[in-house]
Amino acid sequence: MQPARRLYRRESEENRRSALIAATQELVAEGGPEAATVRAIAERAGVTPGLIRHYFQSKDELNRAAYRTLMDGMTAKGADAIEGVGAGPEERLAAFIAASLRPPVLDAGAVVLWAGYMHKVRSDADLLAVHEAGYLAYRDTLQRLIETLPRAPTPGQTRREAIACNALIDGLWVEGSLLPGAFAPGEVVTIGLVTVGAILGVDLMANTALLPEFGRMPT
Amino acid sequence: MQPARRLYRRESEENRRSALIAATQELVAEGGPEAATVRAIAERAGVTPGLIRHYFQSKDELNRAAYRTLMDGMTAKGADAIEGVGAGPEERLAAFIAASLRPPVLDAGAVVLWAGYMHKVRSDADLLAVHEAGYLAYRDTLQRLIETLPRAPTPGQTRREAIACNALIDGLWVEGSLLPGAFAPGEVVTIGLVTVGAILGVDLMANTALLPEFGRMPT
DNA sequence: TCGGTCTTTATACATATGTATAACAGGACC
DNA sequence: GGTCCTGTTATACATATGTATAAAGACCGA
Repeated sequence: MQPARRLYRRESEENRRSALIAATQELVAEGGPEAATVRAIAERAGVTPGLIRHYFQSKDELNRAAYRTLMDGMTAKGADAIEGVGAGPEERLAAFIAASLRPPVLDAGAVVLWAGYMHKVRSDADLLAVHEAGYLAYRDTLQRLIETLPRAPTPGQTRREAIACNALIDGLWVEGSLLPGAFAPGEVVTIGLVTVGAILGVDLMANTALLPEFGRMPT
Repeated sequence: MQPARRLYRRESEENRRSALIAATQELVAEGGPEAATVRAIAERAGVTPGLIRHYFQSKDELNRAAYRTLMDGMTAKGADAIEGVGAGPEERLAAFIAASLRPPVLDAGAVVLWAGYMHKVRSDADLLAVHEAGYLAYRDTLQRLIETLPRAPTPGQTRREAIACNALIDGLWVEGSLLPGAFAPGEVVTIGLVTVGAILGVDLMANTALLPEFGRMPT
């Protein structure tokens, strides 16, 4: 009697690719790049290792896809945050910032995943382009939100402000995710809003009652 | 005739340990954690692989030592920056910030090295403690510098400001290192100083003529 | 100059890793 | 129900990796 050959279902290419990408991301988030071996990825995705090379030319290509998906997802979440929010410029900016500084964006796994790909960003021109595009997309969204504020900026000012606000959010994102115990609940969001307000000379805390961290408005 | 056994010199324990740690850091900075194999580390340090386990109980222990050394070095560089600088509070703060935002601190290798250890920070309680200590040491230095400014802060204000300034500097450090082409020369330092100034309500650009980015004072 | 110590090298080993190739079988189509 | 395509598994392979152990030789003191 032979050892039974494993049963399986055929799946669409899209399903398989996204399952493999998700498995890769989970493993990198949990244990760093070295934990994402072809065998571990396959097991997590519920397939056998050979299938990886059916959908991706190499493990490196799978990693590139995983990084692209990560960056796309982060920018998409940012765009979602300003959908359906009231039209006030300060309100929209505050919603965008707050969304970047609380779960699911503020998440240790996401930070570790992002960090795990950092060296590949340096050595792989393809990934560097992805990184740069993602960074600039986020910064541009920020800059456009800043431009809608009722102010009269000097030339180049909004660019520098967008860079600064982006850096601030990045830094809070990393430390808030990695050391959640070092901050009070909602403190990271508060600091983000207050500080961006100080940088831009506006008050972003005026409508904080709309944000979950600060309770809800009485109806 | 036997293949000649390799000649060697005996070295002090301190020399060997630091050489192995430096080799580990270089390799992680260049190619990520997976590039730092025992064989590669040994070759870079000019020894044979077996010696690693003479000085470190395991590869993990070497990695821990490498991370500790990294964090210690970063905080030491910050402390150096405010040594021998004039006594003006704004001046000292500006020097501290500027030092964090230009080489050798602003360096892609340093960022990749730091990022390469991030997942170990999460999974290893020992490294988490090192990370937290390094983060808080830097932030405390910042907070103390902020407290020397001629202002009357409300309770908790300097803490929040220190967190914000730290996050800003971190973010600028990462993006400035990873995408040097995205910023004009000296722009990262300028944005750091202007923005921290806006956060704290002081002018840190008053003495910028002392900083190398902006040329030297006429004698 | 000669032992003795212990740093350093050399070798071995079990396992893990990415990749290549062939066999199998699910499911669509006639 | 039979046929064929190809998604999927199974197996093999060369190499890389961390670790363990023994042998060797560099340097110190006499």
